[in-house]
Amino acid sequence: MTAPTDPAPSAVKSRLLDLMVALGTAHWQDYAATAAQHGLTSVQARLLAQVTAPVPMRGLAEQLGCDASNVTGIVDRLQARGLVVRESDERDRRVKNVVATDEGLATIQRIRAEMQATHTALDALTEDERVTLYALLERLRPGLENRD
Amino acid sequence: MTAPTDPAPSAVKSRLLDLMVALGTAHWQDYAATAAQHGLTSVQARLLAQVTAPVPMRGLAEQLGCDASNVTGIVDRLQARGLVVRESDERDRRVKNVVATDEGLATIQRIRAEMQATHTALDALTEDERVTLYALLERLRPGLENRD
DNA sequence: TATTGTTATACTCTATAACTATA
DNA sequence: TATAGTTATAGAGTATAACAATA
Repeated sequence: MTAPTDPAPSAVKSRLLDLMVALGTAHWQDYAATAAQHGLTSVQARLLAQVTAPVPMRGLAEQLGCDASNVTGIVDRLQARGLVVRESDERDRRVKNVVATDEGLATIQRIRAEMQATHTALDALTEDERVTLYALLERLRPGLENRD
Repeated sequence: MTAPTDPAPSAVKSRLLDLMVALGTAHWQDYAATAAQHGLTSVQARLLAQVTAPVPMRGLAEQLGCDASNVTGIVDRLQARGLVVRESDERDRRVKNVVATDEGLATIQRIRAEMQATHTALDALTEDERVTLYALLERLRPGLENRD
């Protein structure tokens, strides 16, 4: 679509793929380690980051890419620690909306600020380079996020 | 270090961080989903990708960033499926080296080739853009991979 | 009937601690 | 004594299947 079909796949593309896997793993470990400093698993942190506004359990399952039955336990544990609350939906009484408490919101922000490895990595670039990187990554987004 | 300390953190850096979290998650899900098509968990796939040459159990634990006791089970399951084998080290009989079988090697290559979302995303860039992206990501690597 | 959330079950990953066999 | 690998254990994430309440 973007170029005449290449019989031999681009060497750059191949190496870029490896680099993305490596950096993706490192970045993910930074995320998990930072969340762990707050006693959270990476999935708990991800869910918490998605409930700055109320979200139904079902919606959380989609956003997390897991089965709805798992969300029950994850929310249970976050709720037991006072980081989120369940609210019954008034228009559809089957639905329960999850929303972060003030402490939950504060925790999300701290985790974001304390991802040391990621911050250090980004500090290695100039502001202009960050702008360039941002633009390139934004172009990757549609292909990467369209999941079946 | 790279610039006079910024009292207000760069807005670009902040948005870049969010974008990296989003893309990192999407990319990771692509990896996990592709591995799942071969009946492997993401950790099993990662381990498999690291044993193209023999690696001691202990070394695998470090590379995976988990406790050594976990590696036993992961290798057990891969070995039961004929994807890796354990080899006793001749110089130090305490050590067991893990190495992929031919089927294991083929599986790694297939997973790499079948990461559809990632390939689609990279196809959205021109070759020149890929070169630029590669150079920028390579600069992120040192900060991101230096973990304590 | 279909959907939302939950429960029950089984498997995998995870860390901690204790064990064995080597060094 | 120190190290490599294993085992035992407990907690968490995961999918599947079945269920109650509601639409």
